[in-house]
Amino acid sequence: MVFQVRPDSPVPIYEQIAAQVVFGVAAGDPPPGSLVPSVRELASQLIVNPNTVARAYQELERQGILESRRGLGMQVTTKAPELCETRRMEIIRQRLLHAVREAAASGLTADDVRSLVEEEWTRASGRARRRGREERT
Amino acid sequence: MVFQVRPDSPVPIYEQIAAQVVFGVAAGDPPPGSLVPSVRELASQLIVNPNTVARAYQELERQGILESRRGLGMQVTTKAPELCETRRMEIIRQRLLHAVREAAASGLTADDVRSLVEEEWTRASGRARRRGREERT
Amino acid sequence: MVFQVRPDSPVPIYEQIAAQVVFGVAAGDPPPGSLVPSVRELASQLIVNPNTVARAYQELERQGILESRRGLGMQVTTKAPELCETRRMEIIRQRLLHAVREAAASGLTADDVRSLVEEEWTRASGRARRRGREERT
Amino acid sequence: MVFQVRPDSPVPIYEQIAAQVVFGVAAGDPPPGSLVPSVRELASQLIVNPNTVARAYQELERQGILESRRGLGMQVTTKAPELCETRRMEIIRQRLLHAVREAAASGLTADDVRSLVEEEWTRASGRARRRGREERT
DNA sequence: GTGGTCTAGACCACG
DNA sequence: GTGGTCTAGACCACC
Repeated sequence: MVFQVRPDSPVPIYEQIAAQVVFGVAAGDPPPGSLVPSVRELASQLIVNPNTVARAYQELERQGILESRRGLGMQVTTKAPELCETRRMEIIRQRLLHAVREAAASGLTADDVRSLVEEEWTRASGRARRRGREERT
Repeated sequence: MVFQVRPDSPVPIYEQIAAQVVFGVAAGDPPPGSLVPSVRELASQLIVNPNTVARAYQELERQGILESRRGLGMQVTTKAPELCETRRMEIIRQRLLHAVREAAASGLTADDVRSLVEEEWTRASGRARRRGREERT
Repeated sequence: MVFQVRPDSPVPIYEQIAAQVVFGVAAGDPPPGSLVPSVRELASQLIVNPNTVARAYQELERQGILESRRGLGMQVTTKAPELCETRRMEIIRQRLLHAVREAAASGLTADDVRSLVEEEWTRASGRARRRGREERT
Repeated sequence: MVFQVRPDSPVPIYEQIAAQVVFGVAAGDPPPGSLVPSVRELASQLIVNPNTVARAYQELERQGILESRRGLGMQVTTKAPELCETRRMEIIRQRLLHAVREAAASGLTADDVRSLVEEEWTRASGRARRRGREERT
């Protein structure tokens, strides 16, 4: 599981972190019953305040995706995969909806938008794939 | 020129307003030399504080898209259309990039994303077209 | 008497106009008893709202430099030259004081300031002289 | 770093504050990487509204002189000193230009202006020097 | 604690 | 009527 936050995004960092946990769980990593990285570990990895990570986890706990195991850490629940698959689609759909809606309002044509999406997808997925490879190394 | 803000969006309202002015000018409405709606008028129309609109206009003035005419209002500059076409692409590209990047990170496939985009585009552009028609009525 | 306003100056336009009348009267043009340009004439010459000129004149009337002659216009008073010489020094001193004070606070040296003053003086007085010549033509 | 604003100046307070930060950075205090006084702190020190200080800082951020560090404060950028030396000269030159131009238009002679400048410089720099000494105490 | 955004409402300069 | 500046004070995201 690799995390990455964009401080310049309008999306709050704790939401970015929460979304990435959701994406990971939806993809089967980490699996139910396993522990997510500790607040301090993830915070130091992302160079982010521990409170920010804690808030992301707290949010996920509220959604039934994580549960706190005293003295152990935060554990992925058994129903998490199902919840996360749903959440993932909701999140992505929501983000794309906002972006596409704005593109539509901007006067661009459907083709403009399609080609922009293809272009950015190539960039973004290329990067994601490379990251994935490095990670497995 | 029809404006619409989403107070629940993570994007600041003043940026939403500024973006919509950019989109409008890029589409030729309002044309160079004309006045944008007054701060107070637009504020009351959007049910938003005048300062919020003023901040959007101030941002656009800084970018050379508007200029303040003492006692008259804010005027679209002659070079605004050119600037706005560029800005429009930057804004949309940026938004799509964020959304698509997140979609890529989420583990969705290219086809998932494409079909989501098509679906949301149909919804969004349909709405935009209807709004346009109503406006012309 | 030639007027010139700088809309980009932080000094309000009506004060700029009033100051220029003061400078003119202090230099003997227009002389006591003569009429200053009408509000409308000066306003159209400066491409400025008549109210703005009216306010400048009203300010000067309050200071005893102009007096309103019904149906004629605004007349330079007999004591105006004396008042204007004093006002002129006050105005210039005040402006220079502000500028020099800021220069002192900025950490520039006395020589930096002197050379800046000489440079700007050459530019400004050169332009003023040229304007004077053109005017006499 | 000592700040001082003149509420009666025609120059907006937020510009006065921004200019003083520029002067300070140009003089090496505060150095790159350090934090400027917090918005609230400076506001209470200057007996000014926090928004006014925030606007000054925002202006400087736009110019690349400061950058916001989430939850920490506003940090002087590495390229700030260079930018500030340039900005300092621009600001002072601009102010002196306005004042000198007006002096030239007023009919004063070069010597009048020079002696006024010397006089005001002595006053202003004397005061600045005294303030500096007190500050170091 | 930090800055960022927004609201509400004042006064000023200008048309 | 217009925008520009300033004040006062709210809530949010983050440290």
